[in-house]
Amino acid sequence: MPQLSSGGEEDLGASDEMISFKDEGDQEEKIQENAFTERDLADLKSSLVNESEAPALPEAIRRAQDAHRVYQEKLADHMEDGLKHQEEPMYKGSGYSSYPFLMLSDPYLSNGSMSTLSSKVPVVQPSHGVHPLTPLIPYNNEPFSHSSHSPHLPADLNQKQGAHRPPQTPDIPAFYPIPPGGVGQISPSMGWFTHPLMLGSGVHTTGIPHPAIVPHSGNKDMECYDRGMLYRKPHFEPKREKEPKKPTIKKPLNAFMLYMKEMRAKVIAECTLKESAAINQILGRRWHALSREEQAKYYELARKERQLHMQLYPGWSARDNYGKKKRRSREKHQDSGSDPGSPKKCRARFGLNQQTDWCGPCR
DNA sequence: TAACCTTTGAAGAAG
DNA sequence: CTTCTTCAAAGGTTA
Repeated sequence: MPQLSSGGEEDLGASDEMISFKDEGDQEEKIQENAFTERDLADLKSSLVNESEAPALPEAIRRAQDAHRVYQEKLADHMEDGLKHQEEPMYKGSGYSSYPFLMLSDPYLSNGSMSTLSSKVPVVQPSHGVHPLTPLIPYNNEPFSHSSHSPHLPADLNQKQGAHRPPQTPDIPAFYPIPPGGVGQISPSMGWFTHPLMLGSGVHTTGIPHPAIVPHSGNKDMECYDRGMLYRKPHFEPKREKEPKKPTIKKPLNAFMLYMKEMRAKVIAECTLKESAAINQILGRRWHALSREEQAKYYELARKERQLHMQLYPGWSARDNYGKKKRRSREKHQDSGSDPGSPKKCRARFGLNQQTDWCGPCR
């Protein structure tokens, strides 16, 4: 449970670790350097179009366009208010400064014109497949094309989610599974919801890519979804026809994960580190150094993520993904006699402070 | 090649 | 209710 609601304060403050960062501006530049250029966007769009160039636009997508337009209008209203409240420094100049997806051309609009909001939000385009909520999030990139030829629900998803879902309303059609309350309830912060172009991660039951959905892992063939951008391994398509992959609906990211997404690049740049384990340690420290207000923003984002996730996948449970990762470490711990638990717990138990060898800027 | 490492938080299971 | 476990991201490292 997010701690922000309980006025109780143990970790959130961590004021003794308060660190001021003087290079917020640099960060912006770095983000911009990594930014998604218009050319990239155009290429991306065209590639998507090409891949989905069925003679007639799939019905689901056409209907999605309409739904999306409606949603954008609602979103515009909401965002006008929302953005006014987001002038805190943290969001300024960071990837959070706005929701970059708003700047992207709407892939659902046949003319590729900017969405309704695009002119309102001066935003740096994130890199390919960036999470609009957390603009440094690279999504797994499933070409939008899949929506064209796989508009049908993955069997398991269909059964799971469709069973108890009310019939879709005409104006909110096959964009995503429609939550009982309709699209209007979905928080605008769930920007990725609006922008499959940026995601490419997974294809939702409607055939629209969704960041929370990734093809079943454990198969390197699918790595193109995960890390690569918009490419597909040559042998992938036939395999797919042969045996459709079951997409995995990922857990929504928690506050810290969202924070990591955003700050990782910054830490990497500052510390010239690449190893994620080290980066994450730094990020963990910085997380504790954040003020309550700063953390609260991430908790709020995470809460919205969970909210939307629940709306999109009502039947989904975190347990669904249990066992999909093979773990060896736990066995190691168990073998070692007494199970120390997670490293965090282990350090807590023995009063260890792992962060001892930090380079200056990385503290 | 796949798991590990490392972080925090959420959720589910177990006691 | 409390405690424990697993997964979420990421990418270099290791077995």
